[in-house]
Amino acid sequence: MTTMPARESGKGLSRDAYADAALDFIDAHGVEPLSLRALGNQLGVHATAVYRHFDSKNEVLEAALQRMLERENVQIPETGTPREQILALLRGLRDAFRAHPHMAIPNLTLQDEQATVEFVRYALSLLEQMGLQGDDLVVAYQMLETFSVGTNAYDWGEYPEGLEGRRRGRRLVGHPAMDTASRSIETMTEINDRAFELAAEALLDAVERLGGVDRSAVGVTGSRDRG
Amino acid sequence: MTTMPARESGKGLSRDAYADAALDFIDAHGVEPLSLRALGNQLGVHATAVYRHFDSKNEVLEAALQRMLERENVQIPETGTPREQILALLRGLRDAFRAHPHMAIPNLTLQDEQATVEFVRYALSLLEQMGLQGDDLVVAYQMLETFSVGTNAYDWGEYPEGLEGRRRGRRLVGHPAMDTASRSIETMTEINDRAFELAAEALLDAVERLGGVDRSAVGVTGSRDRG
DNA sequence: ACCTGAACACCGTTCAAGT
DNA sequence: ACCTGAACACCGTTCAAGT
Repeated sequence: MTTMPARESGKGLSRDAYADAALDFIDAHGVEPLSLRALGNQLGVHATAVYRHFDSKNEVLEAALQRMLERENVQIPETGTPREQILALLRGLRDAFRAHPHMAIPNLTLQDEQATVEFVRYALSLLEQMGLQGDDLVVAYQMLETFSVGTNAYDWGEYPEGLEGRRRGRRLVGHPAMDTASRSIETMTEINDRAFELAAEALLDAVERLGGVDRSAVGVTGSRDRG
Repeated sequence: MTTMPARESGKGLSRDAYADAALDFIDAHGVEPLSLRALGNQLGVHATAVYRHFDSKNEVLEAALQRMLERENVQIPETGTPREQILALLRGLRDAFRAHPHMAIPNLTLQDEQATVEFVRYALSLLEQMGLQGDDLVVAYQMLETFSVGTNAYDWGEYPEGLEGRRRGRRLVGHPAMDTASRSIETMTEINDRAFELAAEALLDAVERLGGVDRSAVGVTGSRDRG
């Protein structure tokens, strides 16, 4: 089950062994069924052994999310225009959750503060290259973060039961366009993907406008940190 | 505690009495601390009495969400342009969750299928008035629904602990604009509100473009259901 | 019709004890 | 250093019994 080579005895486990096992379990059965007893059982270890490595169940979940981002190679690409780089990141995150829909849990933060800080700094530098500064810079960042987290939580959360429930609801509306779009989970996902693309471009348009106004109006075309 | 007049004995309770009590409890203490034992205790009734009115705890939560929307008078206004009506609805929903942040639970659907169907139909008719049809209509609807649910879940979810956690994270970034924006929960909320407004307008711009293209290209300027 | 009381099968977490 | 085993204080839910 785990990607990391498990010790044959199941003893002497590392932090990552628990995180990987949690990720595998959640992929297979969902977040809710994951109990520390079930996790211990999967690793051939007592339920409370996990406390030697983590302070709480939530920490295990945070570590599992981190493992997912690592496994799916989610990162900001280093080539392309700032806009292209941001769009690629948003798509990368979306595809990571597409592969691990049960991990789309809102309000699950990462433990690694340093990595998070570096990520945010790089994202801010891209937005600065698009001409944003001051409160506008933070507003633009917040808008994109909320969009990414929100759309992943709603599109993938409790997948596929959540989406199937919405599908059945759509069929009750009795509108021809809704009927066509809600034929299957696959057509629902297609609509979600198109909505994601449309929204991402629209938000990036708004970011560009917000950055562009300042630059043409005040004549600041990148006098600050461009490199 | 409850808005509805509670019977003095605490017995012979209605469905709404449970829903109201759940909403009050969640407003006061959050979703997680709400147990059926705590709910029964608040109503002066045994923990399992709730099962005479609801099939599961989740149904109680759905009913509490419904009571919230009723109490906060969330509805689509009937005056203004379609765009204005949609924007007013998005703001109304946001303000309802602002008043009941602990209720911002993703993937919590409503029980009342008929009301939901009517709501979606009316929303669709507004989008049709903006020139949308076919898959584009559904994509536009989906984009706005995802935005609304996602932004409420992320902005208000586990408020204020969630936002406070993000605030501390922002302060670690060490960027002057972030420092200014993350001075307090209030400044964080201000940024969130501005991000919401910017995103809502950007998405509605995209919807307008998506509807407008068809109309000018095919020459359909509202030959269908405009009234 | 509505509520009680006991019980079932679980939880996360703590802590002394083992090796 | 890492895991076990028992225990604590909870859960949601079922079901027979009360009135």
